[in-house]
Amino acid sequence: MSQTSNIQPLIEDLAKREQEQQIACEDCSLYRLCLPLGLHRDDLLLLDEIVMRSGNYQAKQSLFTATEAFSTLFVVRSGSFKTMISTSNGREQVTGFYFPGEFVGLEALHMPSYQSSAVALETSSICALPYQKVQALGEKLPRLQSQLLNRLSKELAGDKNFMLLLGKKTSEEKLATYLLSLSKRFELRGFSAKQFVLTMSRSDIANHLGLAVETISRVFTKFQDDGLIKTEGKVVSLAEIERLQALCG
Amino acid sequence: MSQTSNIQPLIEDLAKREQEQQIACEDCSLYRLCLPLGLHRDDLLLLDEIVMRSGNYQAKQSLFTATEAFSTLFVVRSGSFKTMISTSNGREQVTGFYFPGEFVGLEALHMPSYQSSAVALETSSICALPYQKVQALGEKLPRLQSQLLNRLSKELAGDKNFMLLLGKKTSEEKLATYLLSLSKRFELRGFSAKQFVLTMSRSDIANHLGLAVETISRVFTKFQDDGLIKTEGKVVSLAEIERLQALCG
DNA sequence: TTTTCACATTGACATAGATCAAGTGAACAG
DNA sequence: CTGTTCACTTGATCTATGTCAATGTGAAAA
Repeated sequence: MSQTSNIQPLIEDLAKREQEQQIACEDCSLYRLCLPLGLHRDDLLLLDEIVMRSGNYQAKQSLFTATEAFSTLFVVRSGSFKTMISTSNGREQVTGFYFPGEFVGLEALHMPSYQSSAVALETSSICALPYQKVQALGEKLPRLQSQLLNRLSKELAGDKNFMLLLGKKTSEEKLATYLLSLSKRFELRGFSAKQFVLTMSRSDIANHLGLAVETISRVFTKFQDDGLIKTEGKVVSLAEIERLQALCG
Repeated sequence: MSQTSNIQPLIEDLAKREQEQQIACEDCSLYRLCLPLGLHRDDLLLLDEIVMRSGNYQAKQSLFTATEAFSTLFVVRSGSFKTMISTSNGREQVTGFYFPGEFVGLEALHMPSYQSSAVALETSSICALPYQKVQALGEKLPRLQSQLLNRLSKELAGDKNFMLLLGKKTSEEKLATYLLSLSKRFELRGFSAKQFVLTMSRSDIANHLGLAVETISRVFTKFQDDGLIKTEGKVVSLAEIERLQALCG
């Protein structure tokens, strides 16, 4: 009896969360950032039908792995993810970080398997789009395809830019560029451009930027000593965005 | 009179070349590699109508520049191109090389301007697809859109892999990976996988792989000393593909 | 043919960033 | 509360690759 009453609020909470997850695309706060933009109301309802709003992922939980058969596109709903690929001898490269409204797994849609793996960086949730259904719907809604094309193209452009960073920038330029890129993405999502939480570890950042953890740590301290940023563990404040921009190369 | 007879064969040659350039998609030798794959015969004719088979580009001639307004997708018909992006302070990164049947400029289709620039590496020709027309046609032919999506996704996957190269591989692993990647692409085009011409300069290769020209030069000599490859200027022969593969990391 | 010029190679030396090693502090299990 | 662990920082050293300088080479120009 007392046990039942203890559990009751938890059940209600769960139901409420469940309900929140069932929110329709047209009501989703990510509307502006996610796929639907450019779709008509009727189209949206169709899209809505194929979207599976999946449960939560805990930190370090895998969304998909490199060898797994590709079937589903994912959009981050809340939280964040990282993607990685590996050499045959086990070295890994963090290929990207993904925030709410961003697609994960786009590079796989022409292949039988995801080639990279994706892992949650914190408690996160996603929308899953079975790609077969997306394709079928795409036959009816050319706008949906166009939107997908735009998404892919945008990610491609980002990656080309990232090649410039990996190939030609110094450690300081790399970190400055990275922090400002995060800043812009948070701002776009309605968060502060000046202060945010790094949900990824220093070593994830280092790996992504093609540097050693120690180097990242040193550059963080240098930036702090120079008054460019302030860090308190995972929280970063950008004190002088303009000077940071000048540092990007 | 004698002048006329001298010019006559040239005119005929030109006409013939002109005609070759007008070859329809369905008869093009790149059919298998290019966009049309998966399109029906009727669809092909529609696609054919919007394709502009453009004249030749000489080595070093620009296909588009970073600031130029985006309007057209390009497919290499013959020859080869490189694409580059630059930092504000003028450093450049070669982001890719493009061979017959490959799309150039996909990363721009969501933007007002090409963000990168493309330059011919040798005498080359292209098919130009005005993107507005592609979009319009895409409304009627969902398969066309799907094909484009596949193209983009493929390039994206390639770029993610390239991040692994830039971020985590040694100079030797980089060059070995690069040579084998070229080899596969040439083989796919019906050329020898073992012997081919490097249409790009050593310094283009170095830049692309995030290395100095001198390093590339040294690794080439090392590979040659080790009996892995033979080079004669721009011509490379891969003598021991398996050992090269083992070197890729 | 000779000249030229961009490209390529080779050697000597410099350095950004990696690696190794040690220490700190916060989170977490027992 | 205490020990263990993991993420992060800091310092000392090492090294892969960059930079600088000189020389070689082959194709186009003269």
